[in-house]
Amino acid sequence: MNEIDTFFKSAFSVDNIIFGFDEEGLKVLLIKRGMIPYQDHWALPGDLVYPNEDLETAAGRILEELTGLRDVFLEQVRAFGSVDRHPLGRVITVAYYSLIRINRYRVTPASFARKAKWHPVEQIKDLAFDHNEILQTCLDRLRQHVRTRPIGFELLPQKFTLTELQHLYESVLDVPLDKRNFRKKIISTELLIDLDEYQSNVAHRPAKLYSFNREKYDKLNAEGYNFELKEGKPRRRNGASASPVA
Amino acid sequence: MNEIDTFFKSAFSVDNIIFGFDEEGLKVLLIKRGMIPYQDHWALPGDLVYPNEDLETAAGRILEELTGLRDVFLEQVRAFGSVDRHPLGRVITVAYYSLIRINRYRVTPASFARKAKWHPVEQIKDLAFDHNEILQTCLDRLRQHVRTRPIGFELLPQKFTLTELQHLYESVLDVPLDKRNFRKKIISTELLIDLDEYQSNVAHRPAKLYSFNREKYDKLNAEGYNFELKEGKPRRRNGASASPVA
DNA sequence: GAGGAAAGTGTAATTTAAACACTATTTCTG
DNA sequence: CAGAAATAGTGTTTAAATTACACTTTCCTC
Repeated sequence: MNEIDTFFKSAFSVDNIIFGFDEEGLKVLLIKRGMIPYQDHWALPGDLVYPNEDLETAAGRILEELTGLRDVFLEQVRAFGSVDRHPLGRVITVAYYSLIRINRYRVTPASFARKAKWHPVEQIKDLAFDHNEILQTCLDRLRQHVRTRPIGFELLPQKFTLTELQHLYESVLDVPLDKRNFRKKIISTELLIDLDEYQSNVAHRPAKLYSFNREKYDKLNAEGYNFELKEGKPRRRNGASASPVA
Repeated sequence: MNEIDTFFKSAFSVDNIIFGFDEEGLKVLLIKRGMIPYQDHWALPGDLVYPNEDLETAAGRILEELTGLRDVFLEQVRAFGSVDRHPLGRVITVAYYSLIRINRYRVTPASFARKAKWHPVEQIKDLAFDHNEILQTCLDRLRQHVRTRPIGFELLPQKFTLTELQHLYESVLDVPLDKRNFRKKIISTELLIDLDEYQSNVAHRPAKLYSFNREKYDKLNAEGYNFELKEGKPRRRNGASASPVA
């Protein structure tokens, strides 16, 4: 019998912060808990990690159980392990965030959830456990990532307009961006493919459609590339706190 | 009996990547393992987390056991939890990195280590477990942090010269920096206190000594401040891999 | 007092970011 | 079918930040 067998009982879980984006802005998929503790509270989808399951596999499983989606952007943020974070025992949880195209989402609430629903990020409060803290940490991380890597595309349909892309950045970063400067900057990365297609059935001049050039990005990336969006000073509003250091 | 009690046996540990810096460059404190598995291999200092211990507390404990130091810069990087990362059972480990002033280090190897020794970062290989991967991840994180927050000071003595500071950045980031531009940039942050003291007993013109103005930084930080070092393109050398996206 | 060693200092050229307003194209309505 | 409504799309000027670059100063040693 080794030191680990004899140590103590504990468990680990993963929680998955699933981000989506639509006309209304940035959203997070939450579940209404069907069991104690925190029955009937909104919570981040999560589960205990199976004995033979890697952490990332567990996070992917939760995502798939809930949305039916696979092969989605998924990244670890960090572990949360306060002694008293779970009322029933010592549970360390590892937080992941994922980015999905909200229109691909199918409602298939897993057994552990009574109900799953998209919530606008700025309206979320009073989550179960320490999930408010976890969400805030993941949101900060998403903001950091979105400025330094071209991951915003993960939240948009394959074909999108520059205005949609701009709204995405404005919504995630919570900053206003200048249309002309934004376009200049994005176009200058040469990471967009101009599809030479246009919107149809819109009551205004139709916008051009673009898609993200992943092959080119991967190539640049391998050579050591730095995608960065600089513009955007924090919006100063009510009591909303921005992350102190970018 | 609840779901956690009945789930399965597992354990969690923390590993602490302790960075130090001296004239020779960036170093990491490693221990020579005194027990199986990986007996006699160099490893990151770490330990199982006690039942009533927060993760960060555990990381601080390991640091103190090994160095005698408290109140040190310590930050979580992420969890590593591959199913087979530990040959004796399922152990998830949470990696922390800390920054210490190497000259404050006292050799007080904890019971779990036969021997502790500083290793220059670029010479480290063949560590126990998945510690090479953990180290690489933490090093990438340190490089990212050091560009965007004034944490470099944690590795230097209270009083330091601008040249020492420049060498620190060059060593951590593995880039050459221009002396005049570096000084301009650092001075322009107004985060250094000019002590109006000089080196003595050096065989050349003595350099001015500075210290870091933490009060001022904390104040700026509270207002939403962004410390950033831009200069420095990756050095292209042998096979050294830089993190692909900054 | 000459040589060695690192400290310290400024400017010009280039690049990047920021501010800013009008025209074009489509649908809808009357 | 003409005009209004709605959003797309487009360039220039100014300011700020970054880069490249070389010589003089000061202290110690021999």
